[in-house]
Amino acid sequence: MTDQNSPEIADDLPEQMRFRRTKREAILEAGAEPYALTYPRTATLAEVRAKYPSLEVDEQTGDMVSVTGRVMFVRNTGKLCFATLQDGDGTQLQIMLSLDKVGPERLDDWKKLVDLGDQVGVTGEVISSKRGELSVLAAEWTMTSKALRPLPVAHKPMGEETRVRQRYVDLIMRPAARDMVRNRATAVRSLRDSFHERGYTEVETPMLQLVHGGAAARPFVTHFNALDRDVYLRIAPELFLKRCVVGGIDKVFEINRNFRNEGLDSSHSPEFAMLEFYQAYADYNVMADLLREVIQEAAMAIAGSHVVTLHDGTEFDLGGQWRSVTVFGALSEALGEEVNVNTSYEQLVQYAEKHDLAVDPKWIPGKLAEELFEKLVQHTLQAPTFVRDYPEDTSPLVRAHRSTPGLVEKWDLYVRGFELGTGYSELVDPVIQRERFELQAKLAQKGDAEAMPLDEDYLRALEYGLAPAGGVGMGIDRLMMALTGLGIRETILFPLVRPE
RNA sequence: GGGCUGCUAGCUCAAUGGCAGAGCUGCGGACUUUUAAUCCGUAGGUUCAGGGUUCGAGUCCCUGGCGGCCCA
Repeated sequence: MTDQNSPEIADDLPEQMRFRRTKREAILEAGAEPYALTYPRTATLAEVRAKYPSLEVDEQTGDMVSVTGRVMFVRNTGKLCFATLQDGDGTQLQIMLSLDKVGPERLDDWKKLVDLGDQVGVTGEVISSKRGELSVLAAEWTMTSKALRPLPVAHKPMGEETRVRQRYVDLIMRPAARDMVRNRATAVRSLRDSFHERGYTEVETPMLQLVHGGAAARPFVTHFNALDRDVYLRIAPELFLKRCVVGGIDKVFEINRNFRNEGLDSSHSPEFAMLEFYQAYADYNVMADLLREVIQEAAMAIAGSHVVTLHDGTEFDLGGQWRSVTVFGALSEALGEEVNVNTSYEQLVQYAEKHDLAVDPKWIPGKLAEELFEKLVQHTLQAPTFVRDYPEDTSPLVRAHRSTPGLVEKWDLYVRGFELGTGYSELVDPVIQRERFELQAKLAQKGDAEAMPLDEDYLRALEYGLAPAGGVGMGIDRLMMALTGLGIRETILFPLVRPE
């Protein structure tokens, strides 16, 4: 601590950061390394815990191990020091450093140089303390990575914003943050396994697209220098996956990122992971069953049950068959009046006014019906529910309903009041598809920024013949919300946030 | 987009318009069985930024930045 005024140590830093830099320099001046090349670890903290589940109080094993971890708590006494190390998986284990084992110099170094948050390696005997705590009694310790910033206080919850902006700190401090990362990995792996078991092929389709399509959303635009033209970040992979089915990849899926140039807040992320899958000779009924199965398998993978425990401790049942309602059936029930796809626009406007829904004059009748549904019914759909049979004019890529004119064979899956996924019987007739695109072009001309542009190459593909097919899209982030009860920002490791 | 609201020490938070504080963290010391160790001592501030009102602003007003909640 003698070189506190060393010119290398900026004096405008907060006091605690200056001290930590000073300690780093002290380690270097002593000829040691504050950032070790490596440490010859022989066991993780979890492995030590697993191997010695129940030592007696004050027991010695005679077994030497080398462990590593981040210092989370320190309890130093005069000649015997305790610290709690934490491993990457969150497992904690106590280490002890005694004067008679490490000697006066290294014990003194420990007390002078080690801060909360530092990473260390410790070699010593596995013992239990006089209070029965499983411990490694150090014969040697090594600084493996000196932390120059202090950790937040462990006993007060971090601010939400700091957690999002500095997720690495959140991961150190909060088991739930680590659980989310691993649960998400488990769920995604489960999805891949589910599809591979069913004979599906995973593909990767373009993220940079000359024509964007497959969803109603505003795209991000970027510039491709080699072509000297703007290209789009994809809003959905749908049209490319259907090209795959044209080519004979009869069961195809993709798990990848989509980008939508919309609002930025705690419930919307401009980039989000999406699962889409398509199956030849399937319809929307088959696809609904399949989506239910793969979600239930994901729940089983992370919770060991179709009943998942949400972060607030409540249980949520994803098991069994799921309820199915129709858009207009559920809307009629909520209104107390019979409405259907033939209900006039004027009548729908009256219902909207009656229920305090502000009508955007740009809305087409089908859109108005959907908005009414979202206002009146959506929040009531807590248990998993397939909402079926949407108006044709809002669904340009979906096949007409097999029995009811004006409707299409599309469902949305609602869970806990939000939309988790959507599935269709796909529109495969290239002539009707061209008409639908032309209708979208008219909407775009009227100023609908979300209208779909006409995709000639996609139509060309359809003209070679797309087998009858069902398709499904589901947001991975939303799946994690459904499985954990957390908000979307908690499900994304590094959500985009406004610059500090 | 509209309304409400927050931003103060490393972290979590206090402070009628009148000396900017606490706990933990940090630093110095004591302690060979601690578990958020304890005990003694001590340091740490551009109160988000800029402007205004006032004898005096963390506090009141205006503009901007970054959040949160509610509404559309």
